[in-house]
Amino acid sequence: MQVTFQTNRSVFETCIRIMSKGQLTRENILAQAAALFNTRGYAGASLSELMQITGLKKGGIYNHFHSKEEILISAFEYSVGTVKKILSETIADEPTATGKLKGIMEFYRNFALNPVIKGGCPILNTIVDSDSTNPILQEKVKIAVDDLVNELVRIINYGIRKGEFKPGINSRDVAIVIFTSIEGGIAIARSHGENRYMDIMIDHLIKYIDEEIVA
Amino acid sequence: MQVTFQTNRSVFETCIRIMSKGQLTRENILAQAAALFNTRGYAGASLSELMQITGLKKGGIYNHFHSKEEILISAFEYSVGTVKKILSETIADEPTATGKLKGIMEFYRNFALNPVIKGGCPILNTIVDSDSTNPILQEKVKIAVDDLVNELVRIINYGIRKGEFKPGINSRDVAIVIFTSIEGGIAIARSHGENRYMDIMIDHLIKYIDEEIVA
DNA sequence: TTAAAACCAGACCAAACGGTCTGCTTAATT
DNA sequence: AATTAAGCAGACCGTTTGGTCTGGTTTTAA
Repeated sequence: MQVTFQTNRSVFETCIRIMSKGQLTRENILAQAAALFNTRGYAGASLSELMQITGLKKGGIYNHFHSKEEILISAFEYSVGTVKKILSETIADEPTATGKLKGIMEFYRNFALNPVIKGGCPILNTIVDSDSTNPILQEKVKIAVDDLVNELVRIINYGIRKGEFKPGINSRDVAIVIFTSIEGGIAIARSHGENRYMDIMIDHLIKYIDEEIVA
Repeated sequence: MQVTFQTNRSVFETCIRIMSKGQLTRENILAQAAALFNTRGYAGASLSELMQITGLKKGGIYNHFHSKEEILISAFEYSVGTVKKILSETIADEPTATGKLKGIMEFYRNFALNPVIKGGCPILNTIVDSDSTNPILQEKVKIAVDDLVNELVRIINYGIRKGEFKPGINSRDVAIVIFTSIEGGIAIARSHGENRYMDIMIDHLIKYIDEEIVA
């Protein structure tokens, strides 16, 4: 069996046997659309370009989705799911809360210029892109932010429970500071195309964790 | 003389006597376009909508600009100029470096949900919007970031010289941390439509300044 | 006041947009 | 192997896009 389109190999190989042809092309559309919307934005991305990069024609795409907006929503969920999956895999083996936090720091250190989804951070991009234009997506991105913040909260609470972190800290506030700083770092680093800015931000966060969070 | 279109009153009143009619409408186009592009993005904003909000027809707009992209570039410079002007006015009366820094903090505290230009921070939005799509604008936004960072650097260096701040700090790194954190805060606060997130970030920065920067 | 220049409305254009639908082809089911 | 269902190509549609140009109107300068 020959596969002409390109996609994430590992995902592909694990799915090839349990997915039908239709499900496979659907996944391919999502993978390409995720990158497309993440680089061009919703309005800036056209179906004709999606047709090009997927190798499909209109009929092929609209057989799986009803509208461009439906592709957008699904692609965003695909993007967030992919990022979250890789992120949790990255820190899964870290036994300590400190290790997990620093694992996240190192994950995001290269994220700005080498993002999981081409075009940058899908959350940041979607915040800006959907702002005042797409309430549905705005709700989705809100949930995505909360999910990642809550993940941080869980780690921090775990650290407090284990005695790694100071007992008095507000775990939610700390989580928000960390996540927000990372997103800002991604933005500025991408604006210059230099990872230097992200390094400064990540190093600052590590210092912050060591001095303010770790007991 | 009757003025049908709306714009910044103070700017308007200072300009009304020294500007010709053409220059006045040009300024009006820029003010409206700045808000429009800042909310919808370049691709998401159409000339027809710009025509509506300016009250002009195609001929009226294209008499002052040659293309949509030219409007975009000029509108971005208008936006950045306006923000920088108001920001510098805000901190002009602060005599100390600490006062200036904290003045900037308070300026940005309400900036996320009550931005100078409707739609959020034009720099952040343009970073995302122009990313991988508009090299010219990308260069402009780079300069805008550098300008604001350099402004912070000057203040910090001034603080060091005056003995307000610790002499050992890297003023550029500190400036980048501050600016980047603010931009991140704007993004996350806008994603939720709650200033709470910005408050957390600003309070964190103030604490950071007091503990790490102030001598 | 008059001539020149600037300003702007509005018709017009080709191209691209998102979306629909018919019918052929391929894959899945029995 | 046969039948059904799913997948997909490609023509087609109305609408909107950014952009041009002509001609009339209003400012501005002389």
